[in-house]
Amino acid sequence: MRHDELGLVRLKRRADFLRVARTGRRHAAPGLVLQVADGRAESGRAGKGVEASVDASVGIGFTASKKVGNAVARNRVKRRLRAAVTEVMPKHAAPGRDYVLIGRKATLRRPYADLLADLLVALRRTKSLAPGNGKQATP
RNA sequence: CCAGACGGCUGGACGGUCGCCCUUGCUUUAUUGUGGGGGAGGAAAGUCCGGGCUCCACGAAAAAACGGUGCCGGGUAACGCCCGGCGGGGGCGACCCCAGGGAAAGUGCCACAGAAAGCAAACCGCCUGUCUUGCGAGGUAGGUAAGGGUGAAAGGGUGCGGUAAGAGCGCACCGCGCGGCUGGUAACAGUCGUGGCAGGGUAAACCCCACCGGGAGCAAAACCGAAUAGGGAUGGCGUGUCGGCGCCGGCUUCGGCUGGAACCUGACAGGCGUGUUCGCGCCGCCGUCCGGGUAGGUUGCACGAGGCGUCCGGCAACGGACGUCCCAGAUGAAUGACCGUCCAGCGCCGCCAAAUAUGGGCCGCGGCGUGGACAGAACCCGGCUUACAGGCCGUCUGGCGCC
RNA sequence: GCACCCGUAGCUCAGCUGGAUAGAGCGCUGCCCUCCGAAGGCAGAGGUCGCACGUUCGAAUCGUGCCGGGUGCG
Repeated sequence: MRHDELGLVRLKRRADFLRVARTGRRHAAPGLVLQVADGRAESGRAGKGVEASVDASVGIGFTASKKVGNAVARNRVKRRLRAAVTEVMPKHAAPGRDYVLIGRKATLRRPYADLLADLLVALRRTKSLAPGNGKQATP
């Protein structure tokens, strides 16, 4: 995976999403829904042998159901969420956890600044803000 | 200028910050770093047809069944697609629409109404003969289908002749059937003769005829291949009884008898679970190897019925020759996120000219706001269908005005 | 990627094969019954038959194309 310096790893397996949905905490913001699960998924780890950075990495998954709209709308929702994640998560997300972001209908038209704020609020409400940078919220 | 018909093209532009996928040069232990190049559509959609490709089946079959197609000719790899024509219908017109084979092979159906709904017949009628008669009419034997009425549809239509009344009974025109001739590759059209009307509609009812179709689908298919469970082979360890081979001890008439321990081998037992019974199922532990094969990965996978240009043939669809180009390859699925400026468009406000006032409006100018349709490749092509803010171009038709 | 199914009253469904009246139950409204309510009885309202085009004298029904919802297989 390319995200090594950021510590971000994409979740790609259905089992990972199900694990986060079953065991995790969730918070619904106007622009998105965040689910957090403690611990990293087995299949998402960056290789079995590598040991040091495993626990510090952050798993990220995106979901947009058919309720959001057609394929164009779903893809656009996931792209906006991905852009928001690369901006926020490396600095503010607690490491060693899996996060799943669920797109909503409002994600499509919500202003980008509000979307970033939604993500920070969701992190705080799920007690997943990184301890060091918790205070300095929006950049 | 207005209204309309048809065909085609396009479907935001530029810049900044941060990113994604593929490919390639150099570099690196390393897809680590860095530079170059490329990166959605006309419908990528719906999945309605036709192919390529792969596997399965098979006799290069054929037939049945089932499904589909259905005027003629051409195009094409093929098609249910396209082009040209024919016939029918609509429109003043440009033009548009049509599942458009067969109803004299057979079966079914045609409600209600009506006498009768398909072999023809006759309810009210009309006419003739005859009988009765109270002179109004009625009965009866026939002729008839013009008129009435019902219906979506009543066994050609209109007119004239004709007749007791009528009737293709006769004639003219129209329609229809049959036969010939002419034109056309053909569908078909025209024309001549003839028949005297026979054959109602429905095949998007069954059906008949002609033609087409083997099945599945890139999650096809090929290769590599963990972990776990299970399968096979093999080695070691392991419970009881009995038999067998060999070993040891005792006795011996040397033929045997008897006792013992471990191991090999065969058979049976046994144990556990379930069940009322019959019965059924399972049989241990460790190691090595093998095959099938899952997750996962690689290939398939992008040079193709390919794009563009010129010329030639053809009314056209399209075909041919030459030149030139390489043009997406993702897989929780890349091709973007955010911001600024502009350009169309839309809305509001303001300005403006003639001899004046009031009101309204077009073009133009200025300001502010708003603001970019439908939609995302998933093996690949050819079509069809559906969605689509707007903008542009060409050809043509009708109307108005001017020269 | 395939293979199918269903859209009819507010809800659940019949009617479609085989064409001609659009129906049933629950619900709703009014009246009766009761001191009041429930139950019961009587009466009534309520329908683009998903949409469009076509075939037919006639379409909920037949044909074609769309729209929406759902199911199964790999």
